[in-house]
Amino acid sequence: MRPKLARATIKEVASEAGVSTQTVSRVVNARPDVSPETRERVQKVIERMRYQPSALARSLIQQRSYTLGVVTAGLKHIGPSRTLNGITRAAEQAGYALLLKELPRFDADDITPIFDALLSRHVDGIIWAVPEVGENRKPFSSLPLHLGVPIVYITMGPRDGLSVVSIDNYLGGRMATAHLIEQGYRRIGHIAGPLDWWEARQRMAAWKDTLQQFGLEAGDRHWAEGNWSPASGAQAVEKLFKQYPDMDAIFVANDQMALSVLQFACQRGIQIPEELGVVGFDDIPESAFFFPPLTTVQQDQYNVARIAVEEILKIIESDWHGEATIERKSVTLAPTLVVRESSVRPRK
Amino acid sequence: MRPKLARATIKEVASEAGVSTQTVSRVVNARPDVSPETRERVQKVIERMRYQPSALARSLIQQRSYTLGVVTAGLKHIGPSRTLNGITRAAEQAGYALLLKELPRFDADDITPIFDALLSRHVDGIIWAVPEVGENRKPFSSLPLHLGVPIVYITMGPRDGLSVVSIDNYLGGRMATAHLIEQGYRRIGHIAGPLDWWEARQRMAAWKDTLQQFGLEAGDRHWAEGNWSPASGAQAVEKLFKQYPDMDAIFVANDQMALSVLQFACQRGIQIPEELGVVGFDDIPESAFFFPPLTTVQQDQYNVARIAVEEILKIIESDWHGEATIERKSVTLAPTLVVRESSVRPRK
DNA sequence: CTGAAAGCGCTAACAC
DNA sequence: GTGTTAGCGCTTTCAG
Repeated sequence: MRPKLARATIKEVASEAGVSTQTVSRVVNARPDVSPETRERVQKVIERMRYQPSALARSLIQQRSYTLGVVTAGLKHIGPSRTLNGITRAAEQAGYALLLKELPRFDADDITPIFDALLSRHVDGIIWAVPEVGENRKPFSSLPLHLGVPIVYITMGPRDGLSVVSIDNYLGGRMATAHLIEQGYRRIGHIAGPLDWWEARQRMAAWKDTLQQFGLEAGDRHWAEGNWSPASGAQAVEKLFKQYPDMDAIFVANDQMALSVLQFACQRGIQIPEELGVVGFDDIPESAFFFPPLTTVQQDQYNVARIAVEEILKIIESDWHGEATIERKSVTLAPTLVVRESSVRPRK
Repeated sequence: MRPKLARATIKEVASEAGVSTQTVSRVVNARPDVSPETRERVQKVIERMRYQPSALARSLIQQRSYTLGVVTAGLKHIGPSRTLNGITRAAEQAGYALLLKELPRFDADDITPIFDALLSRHVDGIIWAVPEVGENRKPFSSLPLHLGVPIVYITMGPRDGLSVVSIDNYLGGRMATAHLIEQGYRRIGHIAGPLDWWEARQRMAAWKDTLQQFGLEAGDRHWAEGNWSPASGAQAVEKLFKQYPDMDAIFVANDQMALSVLQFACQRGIQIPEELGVVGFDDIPESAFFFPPLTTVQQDQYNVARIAVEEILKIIESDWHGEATIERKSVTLAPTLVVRESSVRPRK
C-alpha cells in the first residue's frame, strides 16, 4: 500500500503552472536561466500549493544529504547534552539536519548497526560525541578504513590521522592543582572519576604530576576513585579522609562529586576553605550556589561542538569539490579556572 | 559533480551474484519466494560486498522513512535532555531513526522552517518536545490542519483533538504543599518558575489552591517569581523573606532554585527543616546530596518520552494500514514525592 | 520461483 | 530560456 503524499510534488506544480518539471526545479533552486515572467508565475503556484521539494529525492540524486549523523551517549548527563546543544546550533546555522543516535552504554561494543543506520540514510559525515571509555575506541580499528564519510571525534585523546576536538583535561587538572598550591595548601588529595574514562585519567595524571613537580606527595593513599555521581563522591571522600587524615585540600574530578565533599565537610564541621580547599571540574550551573560557592574548571563544551561541526563541514566540502583530502588534525581547547570561595584561603 | 558512492548498490550485488535486482531485494527483505540456493548465494555476495540497502531510496518508494522528527529546546537544561534520552531509547527499540531539531529559544515564533526541514525529509511523525511557554503554541493554530504527519506533544496542557503526553504538574504541586502542611508547617511560601511557563503556572496554582483549601494564606506577598536558575532563586528567596518574614516553609518550583534557598538559610543560620521546611521539584541527581538532602517532586520524563513514542507509532501504524484515524488523546502521568530531610520536622 | 518494466521525486546533461 | 531524456537506488506489479 502506498498512501497518497499530503505534499505537492514537482510534477503537480509543473502541470499547474504549465511548464516542465525542469523549470520548476530551476525556480526552486534559484537558477539564473529562467525568464522573469516564468519565474514569477511558477513562484506563485509554488506558494499557493505550499510546494516543498523533497530533500530525500534530492539527496538520492545529488549523492549528498546535507545531513550529519551524531552519535552520543549518556544524554541525561550534563556534559553530553551540552555538547549536543552546541552541535544542533552549529548544524542549524550551516543548514544541515541532524540524525541522532544514542548509545545505550558508554562502552557499547557493537557499533556496526549505528554506522549502518546512519550510512544507509546517506549522512554526509559523522560526529562521534561519545567520551572515550575503556576499550570503546577499539571497534574503530576494525572499521573499513574508508567508511565513505568523514568522522570527527569529540572528547578523546588525539590520534594520528583522525580529526579530534577536545578540551585539554590535563591542563585543566594542572590549573586546579596549581591553584591550590598557590593558595598555600600542601597536602592535596584527589577524588578521581572512573579511571576507565580518558578524561578521568588525564585529570588525575595532571594532579599527580603537578604535586610531584612541587615536591609534594601524590601517592596511592592520597586519592580515591568515584564514578562521577554525588553518591560515589560521598563514599570516596569518606575513604580518602581515612587514608589521608591530615589532607588540607582536594581536587575533585567533577562538580557533582565535589558537592558531596562540601556536604561531608559541613557535617563534620570542617571549615571550607580555611581547613579544606576544594576545587571541582565542569562548572555546572549549580556550582556557584553550593555552600560555599565552588571553585571549578570550566570546559566550553558548546565551543568544542561548534568547532567539531566546522571541521567536518570543511572536510565534506573539500571532498565534494574533489580537492586533495584535508589533513585530519586534532584541535585541543584550553579550559578556564573559575575561582570561587571554596579554594581561596583568607590571608593570615 | 556526482561522486562515486563508497557503498555497493543493489545493482552491483545483483550482477555479482548473477541475478536480477528484484531477487536481491527479496533476499534483503526476507521474502519467502526465493529458492534456498539462490538466497544463500546472494546472501554471501551481500556479506562479501558489505552491501547495505539505501534507506533513502526505500523511503522514497515506500513513502515511509521509519524516521521521526524530534523538536526540542533548551537541551542544556536537565529536563529536555532527559526527555530526549527517553525518546532516543524508545525510537531505537522500535527501529526508528531520529531527526533532531532544537529551537533557538523556547518561544521561537517562526516554526515553519522547522516543519519544512522535517517534512522535506519525509519524517513519519513529529514529537514536539518543547515546553509550553508564553504564546509558543499559537503558531500551531495557523498550521494546515492536516500536516500530513501526526504530531505528539510533550509537556503542555491537554488540548482537545491533540495527542499530548505530560506530567501532572498540578498534582505534583499539591503533593508538595500537602506534604508540608502534614508536617505541621502553616505559613508556606512559594518560589515560582517563570509564569509564562505552563508548568510554572500549574505548580503555583496547586500551591495556592491547596493552601486555601486548608484555610491557610496564599496571597500576593507569599510568593515570588524566579526563572528556574539558581541565581534567580537567590534573589527570590531574599525578596520573599522580606515580604513574608514569619514564613516557616517554602515550596520551590524547581531544585536548582531550592538550592539557593538552602544556601540562604545556611548563611542566615536558619535551621532546615526545624525553622524552615523546603520542598523542590524535579529531583535532579544532586538533590539527594544537598545540605540537608532535599525533598522534591520527581517527574519521570523518561517514561513520558517512551509513551510519546509509543503513541506516535500507534498513529503511524494505523494511518499506514488505512484504518480509521486514531482518536487523539492526552496521557497524563502522576509524579512522585521523594521525601528527604529538608521537609521532615522532628516530632516534638 | 524469477525477471522485466515502471516509477518514487527530483536534477544533470543535453537538446532545441 | 525551456523541454526532453535518463537515472539516483530501490520496490512494486505483473508476466513468465
